[in-house]
Amino acid sequence: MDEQPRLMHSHTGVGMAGHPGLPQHMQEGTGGTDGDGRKQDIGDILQQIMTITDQSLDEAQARKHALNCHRMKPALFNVLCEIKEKTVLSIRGAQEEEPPDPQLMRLDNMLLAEGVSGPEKGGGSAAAAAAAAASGGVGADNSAEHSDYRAKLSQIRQIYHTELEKYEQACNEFTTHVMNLLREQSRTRPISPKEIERMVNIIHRKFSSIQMQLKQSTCEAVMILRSRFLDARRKRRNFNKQATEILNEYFYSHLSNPYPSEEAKEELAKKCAITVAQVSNWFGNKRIRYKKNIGKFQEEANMYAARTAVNAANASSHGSQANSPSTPNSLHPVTTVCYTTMKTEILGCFCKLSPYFGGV
DNA sequence: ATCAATGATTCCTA
DNA sequence: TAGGAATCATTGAT
Repeated sequence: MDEQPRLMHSHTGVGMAGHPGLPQHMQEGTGGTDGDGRKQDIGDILQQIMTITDQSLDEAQARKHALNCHRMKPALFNVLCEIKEKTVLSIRGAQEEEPPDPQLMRLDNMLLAEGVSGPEKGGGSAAAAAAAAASGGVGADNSAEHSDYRAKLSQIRQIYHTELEKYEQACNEFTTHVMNLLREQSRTRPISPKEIERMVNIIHRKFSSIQMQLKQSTCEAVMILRSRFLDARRKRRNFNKQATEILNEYFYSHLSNPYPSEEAKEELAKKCAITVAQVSNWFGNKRIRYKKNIGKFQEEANMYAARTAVNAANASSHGSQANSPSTPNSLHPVTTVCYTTMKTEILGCFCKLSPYFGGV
């Protein structure tokens, strides 16, 4: 079994200076009687090879054995390998150095980024954290979903690695099998180690496409998991009472112009422990819903106006009496509410009209 | 089970 | 690109 490679290797590196395609030892002394004898030998062998298929199975078997034992066999074998190498294989050679598949690289990168391939790092906690941040930033509320995400990702990771192991095992088994087969074949056919190596590469490429499918489906599974996790945004939580109050307070105290600036939004977001986007959503919803049904919100408006008035009164009684024209603090609370609401509305009118007055 | 409230999303416009 | 409008999807009270 291992005899053949040794036979073939025993002649590698033999000079080709004389006759292209013939190893040096077959070209030495071609002018002498010894050379003629070798030529005769080669002719005999070739003749025997050419006619081997015309013979019965037993005869052919015997002839093959005889040929294998022939003293010129290794040299002839080398020549055939070299010729084959020069013709068929050199044509294929050009196509072999393929650049790494960009699609495969993308898949690899993604699997690495999601924590599926590569070292275990808490089941892609970075991706989960990013998704959690995108889903509203209320970290504690998401911990259950977070761990669920991690558990599912770890499941995917496990399946991926199991499949990958199976794939590698199958690839190795098949490669070994083919290599053995080719080595066996190389006793009777001109198959060089280079060609075996090439065949191994072809097998690896074929298996690599299977591997790519595995990676593809793993990526899809991760994407689905991720999108489901991100869709948890839809499973909204109502803002807590305090946050709603802060937002309402701002809204009703700026009723004339309920459009917080970017800084104000950031401030509100910080106070309410929500994101700026959520603040924007809230104001968007509030404005449109208030506008659609002012009557319904009147009570709420009054309540917050009263609260603002009380706050203002408290503030002014604490030393800033000069802040005129604040709400007169001697008025009855109900009157105060009306006063504050009116003031807000009037100021709102001024704000709307301000472009016509050159800014008020 | 039903329904109003409400946060999020999508599409459109200025 | 921010905001308006319509709509979706979920929550929570009944």
